[in-house]
Amino acid sequence: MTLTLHNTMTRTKELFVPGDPNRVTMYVCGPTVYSRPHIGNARPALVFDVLFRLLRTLYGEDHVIYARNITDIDDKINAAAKESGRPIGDITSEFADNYRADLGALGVLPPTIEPHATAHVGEIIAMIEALISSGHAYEAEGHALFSVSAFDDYGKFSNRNRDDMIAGARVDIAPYKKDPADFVLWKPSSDDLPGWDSPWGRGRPGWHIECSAMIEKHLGETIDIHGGGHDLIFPHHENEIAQSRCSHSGADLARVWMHNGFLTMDKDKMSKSTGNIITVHELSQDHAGETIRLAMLSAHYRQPLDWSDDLLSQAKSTLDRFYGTLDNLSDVDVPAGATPSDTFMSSLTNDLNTPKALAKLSALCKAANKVDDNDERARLKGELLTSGAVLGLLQDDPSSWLKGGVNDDDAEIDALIEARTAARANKDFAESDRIRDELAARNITLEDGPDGTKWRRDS
RNA sequence: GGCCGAGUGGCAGAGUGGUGAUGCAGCGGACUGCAAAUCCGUGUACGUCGGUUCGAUUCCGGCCUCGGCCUCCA
Repeated sequence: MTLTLHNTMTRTKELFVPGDPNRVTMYVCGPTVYSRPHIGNARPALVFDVLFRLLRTLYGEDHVIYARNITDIDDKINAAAKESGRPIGDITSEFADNYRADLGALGVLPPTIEPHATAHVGEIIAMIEALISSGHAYEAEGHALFSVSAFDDYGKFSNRNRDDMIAGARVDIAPYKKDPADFVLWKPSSDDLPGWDSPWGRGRPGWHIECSAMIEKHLGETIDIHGGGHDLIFPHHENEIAQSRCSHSGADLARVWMHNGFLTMDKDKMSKSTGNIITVHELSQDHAGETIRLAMLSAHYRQPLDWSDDLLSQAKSTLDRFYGTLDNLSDVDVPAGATPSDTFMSSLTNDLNTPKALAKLSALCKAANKVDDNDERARLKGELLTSGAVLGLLQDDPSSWLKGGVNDDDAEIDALIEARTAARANKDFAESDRIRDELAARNITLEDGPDGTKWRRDS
């Protein structure tokens, strides 16, 4: 099956052809670790987790290398350390741990490698030195700066020209820059800030160079897929391309560039400065990780998505339906060698069309609910579970999902249902309905079927 | 001002030059002691004004509205 991906470089969907199908490489810009990730931060992690799972399905689990970095050098981290009086390393390790835990709760697989900027300062310095000696960068007042005029294609990726950039500049232009568009590779650190010795004095890397250096070290000169949020196209990825191509005789940095769209919160911009955010951790208190995950995948990754309580409750009822079907299939076993359905895969391999793929899961459920033949039911169960796995969904125990996990009152609920069953057997419907109302008041919904009464917990 | 993206039925959200995805909600029916779940049926949707076309929601152009980016900020 072929995979088609939208490439930001060409602004079109293209057939994906990796450089080496035995070593498919993907790099995604990860977090700067100074605060808990909010739900907007989770979108790229989730989107590229689905792509990671899809690539592993298509090329084999051992043939995909996915790197997602941790940025642990940054002025916001420095500011957070200063404000709290805590050592920088404490802060970065705490929030890196939070990031892994919060996203792990959403079913995000750990990447193959998770390079840290502070562990690659040597490689960063070496890359800057190479850029200076080849004439693509220069030193000025303790800084090392990339010279955009030395790279003809600068601006091509984000489709902007020099004049526009200068006209729109929101920031004062530093006097030591030869060209206003030049950007920092290395900057000096005062004594109270983290710093490393370098040919240009004690300092720290600029923002963009770490990705270029870590990609080169772990994945190579030209990687298959580079991803991140839409806001990173300029300047971050434009600058990464400039640094990397000038270090590698013009070789492309990535074959495919992918960018996810942004989230809004109840129709307003999601922004830390206005406080209009919600963290993954907060959401996880009230919603299952899988509900949050499905909510995120209910829109195509390049489209804007409005995050709301309504979106979450829709995701919850969709999952209840899926798990309800699986629960009804509990009497049949998944056949050996089960694979995702073709129509599901053709949706997902079409530039990660998760909404369409989810519609295919609905179709599988409908088919499974209708059919009587057990071989066919088993086959559909296999397709449903293996398809769900590519999205990172439906791997929970259906009964456990519907009952909201294991709770203290489970035995009591079972006892009440038993009493109701006895009442029904005696045609004492007043009593049986009383018990059902009592349970309903506790958000327990009953379903009487030929094999007895099932129950589920609605939130 | 420049660049990019978006406007689809009550809601969410795909897609397509010509038989109105999918889910939720609603309505009718089957099933049920009654429900629930499930199944069946049910909707004159594509911002606006023009153009191309036998035919446009889909292509082209203008306009309106909204969002993002425009260098050390992630």
